[in-house]
Amino acid sequence: MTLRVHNTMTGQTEEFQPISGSRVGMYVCGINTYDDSHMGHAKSAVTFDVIRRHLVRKGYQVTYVINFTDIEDHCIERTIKLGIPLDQLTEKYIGEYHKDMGRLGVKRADIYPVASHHMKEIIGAIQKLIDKGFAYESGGEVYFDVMAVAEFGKLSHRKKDEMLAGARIAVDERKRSPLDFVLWKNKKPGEPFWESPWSEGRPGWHIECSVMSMKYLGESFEVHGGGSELVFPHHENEIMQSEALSGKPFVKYWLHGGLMNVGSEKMSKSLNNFFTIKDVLKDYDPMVVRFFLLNTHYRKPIDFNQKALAEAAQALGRMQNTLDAALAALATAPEGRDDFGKVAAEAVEKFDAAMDEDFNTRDAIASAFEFSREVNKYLESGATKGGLEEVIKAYRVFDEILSIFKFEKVGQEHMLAPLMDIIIGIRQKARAEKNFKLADEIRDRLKALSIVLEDSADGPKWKVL
RNA sequence: GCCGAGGUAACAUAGUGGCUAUGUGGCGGACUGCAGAUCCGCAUACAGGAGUUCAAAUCUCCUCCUCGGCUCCA
Repeated sequence: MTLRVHNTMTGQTEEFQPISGSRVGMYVCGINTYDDSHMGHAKSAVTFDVIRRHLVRKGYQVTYVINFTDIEDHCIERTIKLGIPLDQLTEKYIGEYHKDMGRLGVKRADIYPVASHHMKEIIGAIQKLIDKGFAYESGGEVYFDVMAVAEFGKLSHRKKDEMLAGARIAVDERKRSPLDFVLWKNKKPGEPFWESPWSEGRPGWHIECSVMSMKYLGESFEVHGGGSELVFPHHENEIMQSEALSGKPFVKYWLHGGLMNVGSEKMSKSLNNFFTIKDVLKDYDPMVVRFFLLNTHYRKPIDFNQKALAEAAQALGRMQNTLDAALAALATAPEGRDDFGKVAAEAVEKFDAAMDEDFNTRDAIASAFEFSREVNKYLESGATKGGLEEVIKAYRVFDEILSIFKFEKVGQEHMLAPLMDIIIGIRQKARAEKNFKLADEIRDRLKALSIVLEDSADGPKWKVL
């Protein structure tokens, strides 16, 4: 099966083919390290986590890089306001990021470069751009000379003259052209700064990504990702800089995720309509949040609201119930095999095919739901050990990508198990004596403790919500 | 204004020339002491208009509407 990916550069869904061999370099724009991450950041992290997982499943050797931007207006503002060194702020929010994303089942990237730790390389790159005639100094600042490059707007499909005609570009007399963007900025009083040949100051926003991605992945690499709001100007400028530096094509596939909306408006810090990951995880299981994020194709926007999360909880619970039942049945099922393995293999095939079509997690999840229904029927019709093992194996494949299932009872449930055996024993006695009032009371009181008790054909089952 | 992504049943999402979708919710049935879980069934779809085609939700054109980008942003 061949993997197809939607490339922003061409606007097409294309067959995925690494530049050479089976190595894949993947760079994704991470966060600015001045505050807790919100659900929009979670969407991005989970999206590219899944993309990375699927590339690995396809057998590619992926080197995954996510950067942290710590030299930027908000970070500088925050470090001044709190009166702490930039490094300390950076470290704190990198830690928080890893904590939050870790809870959401996001696997660690291979490398997490930090902008302020690459100052030497950044300054070197700017100097090289000046030497090659792609940048110029003006009053202690350095600008990229957009008119010096032949290709403009490759990614965002814009033309220079159209951009110049656009009304929203601020004029700055230090720039030769309004389209030029800053590579090195003068410091302002009280701001952290670095020494450079041009002034005491700091780099512009775009150059760090060019420098760090090429440092760790080479001058040309396969995948560059981020939220769709980064297409212009950030990624567009990255391409111009990088290709001006190397003289080679920068990135083969540009992948952009849809944004998180709140009531059809973009979730963002500046609109102050954001929900932090920490806040959301107070009310919802991390796996539910992850499911919620993956239940829409990554390139589409998702509207964040309580109803959608509650629905996600219900829907994921349905599949988890099936998995729980299959795991429980495994202990008591008769030895032997049957041909349910075929159904499981087909489900996995369908799942993989969906993932191969531009990482269509929504479609992949649909096939997992269909499979769950088949498994429920199979469980009722008398499953064998061999068949159930195939079932569990299929869920493990789904989870390799989605990472939304629980295969083992958590510690708390282990502790409760002997106690629950006693309570259930008493209740079963009451039921046998048709003392339903007592039986129902036990069930209700357990429910008040978030322990759900359900009678089934195979006897009572319980779980902690 | 320019560039991009969209408008699918009550709601949320897939699909993208013939196969009628997945979940949530609703209704009916099976099972159950009841509840729940599960299974089976039912209803409600492709923004509007024109065109191409034996055949259009899917292709073409036009219109309307939504969102994003053009400024810090995942």
